[in-house]
Amino acid sequence: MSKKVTIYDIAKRLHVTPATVSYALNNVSKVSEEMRKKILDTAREMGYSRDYTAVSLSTGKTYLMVLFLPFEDISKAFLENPFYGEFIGLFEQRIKRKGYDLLIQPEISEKDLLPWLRGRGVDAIAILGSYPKHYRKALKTFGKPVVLVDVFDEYAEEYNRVIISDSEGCYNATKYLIESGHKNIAFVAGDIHNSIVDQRRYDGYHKALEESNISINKDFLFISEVSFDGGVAIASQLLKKKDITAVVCAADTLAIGIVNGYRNAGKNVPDDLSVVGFDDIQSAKMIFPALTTIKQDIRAKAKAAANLLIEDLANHNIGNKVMELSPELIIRDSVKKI
Amino acid sequence: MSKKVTIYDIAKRLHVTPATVSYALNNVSKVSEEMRKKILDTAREMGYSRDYTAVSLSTGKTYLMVLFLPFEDISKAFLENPFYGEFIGLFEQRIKRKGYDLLIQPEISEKDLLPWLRGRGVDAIAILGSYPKHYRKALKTFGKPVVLVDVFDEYAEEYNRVIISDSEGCYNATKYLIESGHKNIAFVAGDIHNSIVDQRRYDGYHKALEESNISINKDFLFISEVSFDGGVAIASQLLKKKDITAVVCAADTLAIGIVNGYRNAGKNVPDDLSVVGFDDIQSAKMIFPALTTIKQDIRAKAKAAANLLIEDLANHNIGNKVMELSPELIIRDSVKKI
DNA sequence: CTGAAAGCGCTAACAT
DNA sequence: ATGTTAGCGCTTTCAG
Repeated sequence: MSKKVTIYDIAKRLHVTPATVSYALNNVSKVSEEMRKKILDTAREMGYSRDYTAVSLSTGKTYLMVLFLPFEDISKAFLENPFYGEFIGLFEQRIKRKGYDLLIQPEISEKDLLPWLRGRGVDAIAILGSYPKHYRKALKTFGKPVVLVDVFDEYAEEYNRVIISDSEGCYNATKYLIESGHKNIAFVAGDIHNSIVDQRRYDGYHKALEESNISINKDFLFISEVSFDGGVAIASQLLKKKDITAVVCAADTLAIGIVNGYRNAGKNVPDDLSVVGFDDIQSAKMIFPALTTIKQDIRAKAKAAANLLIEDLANHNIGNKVMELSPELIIRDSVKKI
Repeated sequence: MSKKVTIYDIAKRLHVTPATVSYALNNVSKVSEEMRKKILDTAREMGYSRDYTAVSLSTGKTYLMVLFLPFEDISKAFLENPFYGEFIGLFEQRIKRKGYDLLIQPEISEKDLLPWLRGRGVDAIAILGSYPKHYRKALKTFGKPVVLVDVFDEYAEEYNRVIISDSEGCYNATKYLIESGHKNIAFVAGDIHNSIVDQRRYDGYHKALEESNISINKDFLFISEVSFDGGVAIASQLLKKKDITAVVCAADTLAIGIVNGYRNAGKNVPDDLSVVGFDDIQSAKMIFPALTTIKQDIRAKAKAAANLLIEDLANHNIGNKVMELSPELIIRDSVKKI
């Protein structure tokens, strides 16, 4: 590791003081254009690179942001939600433009959170998917900008949030099914009562039926573990209710499980059942029939999250704005007109 | 942000000097057990958290590792290889145990790489998937431990590597096909000539055929863009060669495309064609028929990569060990005994 | 076993 | 427009 070159080295070479070099490097309007240029040139020439660590110690800014993923085991987060990867990439890209680097963290325990935050001195915090109760206090006392993505929590309003309009998504999906001639439409989701997301999705479904004067049949609501296997289990229940012709699922994995369950039973989607999913995971277009589903605009989501943080940082402020994004219905082959 | 508590505060309270506190905190055997305990207690009590920034400036260690992903746009990396997310999670988990945090970075340009490395002062570097030519010089002069994962490059030998035995994977797949009664077995991959990975996979296929005294038919080798669409395109070529009864694919996406291509043509897997993939992506078990494929042990991969780095760090050494991991054949429903 | 003091690289008053 | 100087929080010789 060749000896590190510091602003002192540059200063000495140019017979000026380190302060002047620092000013030049930071574009502080205190140094002549001529001097600045000379400094910048020799800096490059000498292979100087600014030491973030020293800057941080001096200014308190680390140019580090952290992204907390749900689960203590991050890899589970990626398996559960294939979007996380895409989100990370897009988010990183945005903050890098402003000079920030991205730290990835799993969920941290109560006793470790604040020490970690302070120890690392991150400038801003993004939280994806779940906002553990115990984070609240630590975040509050840490006092830096926060953005919560896809979280609905009683205290979420204290910070910036970006969410998608779940109800709008399911509303559109259900509407599409109705327009395709379906009346007996089931809804399957995780836990309507404990998951606010599932609740919001259910609301959209409910609203669409109501608007079309289709009575809500409580027997058409199915609760299941949100997974492929959960979906195949639901399929067998669905098969018993002959009058159901379509189903809207709160997740693609569920929908794909149902498609497989039907096939295993010698039935078929969309002839025996029309299904629409939610998420547009990668598999959605790979299965047969390709899944009609609701797609989130991850790009917009990542952009919104990054901007909220960057804005707060610029204004030395801890904001609590909300950005609600609209999802889009992707029509493929799993719905049949009847 | 409540005032930060430093070792000075602790020292003052206990009427000792900051140095003593530092020793106690670092388990340097220079302070009495009694004193150490008292210090640790009051540290906890006062809500002290060690400032990494200051430690770094003083010691040169940042406790930061960086993981470079292929592509300038990270999100593409995740789409192309669904394993990356899992790898990141597992890798992070491992290094965290040793106190390291993980920085995620896309591919960086030549002129920015070294400055970034130096500026951030990362302690170690992991590179996933692709090792751009221009990284070599920067890494060399930066002089910290490096591990290359899944890279085959002419200079790769300079650093630690973890790779999977591609040839073994395809050898097993081909062998399995042969044991199932197939003789006319095709191979489809990206670019046999430019991608070393594809080359290695081809070698395994080749070796299995050879061992069973099945002559290699050059017409049975298909080159395609590695994607779902590439797969469906290959399907139509495959359909023209009536004698082919099975195919081994260098990637699941390719395999899944072929399955769909066959279905679109009114044909069917595995009755008209047996197929085995490579990767075991999430969709592999969701499609119909569920895909028989070769699965990499991501957990082992991440663990190996992390350990190589941690070991080097402990020994103040820049290693160049190789870890070659064996993949596993996952038998599902896309191969038929004939 | 503990204290004093220098130093890591940079910034930011304050002075000139 | 440039120089001086005092930190930022911690580690680490070197003394005692």
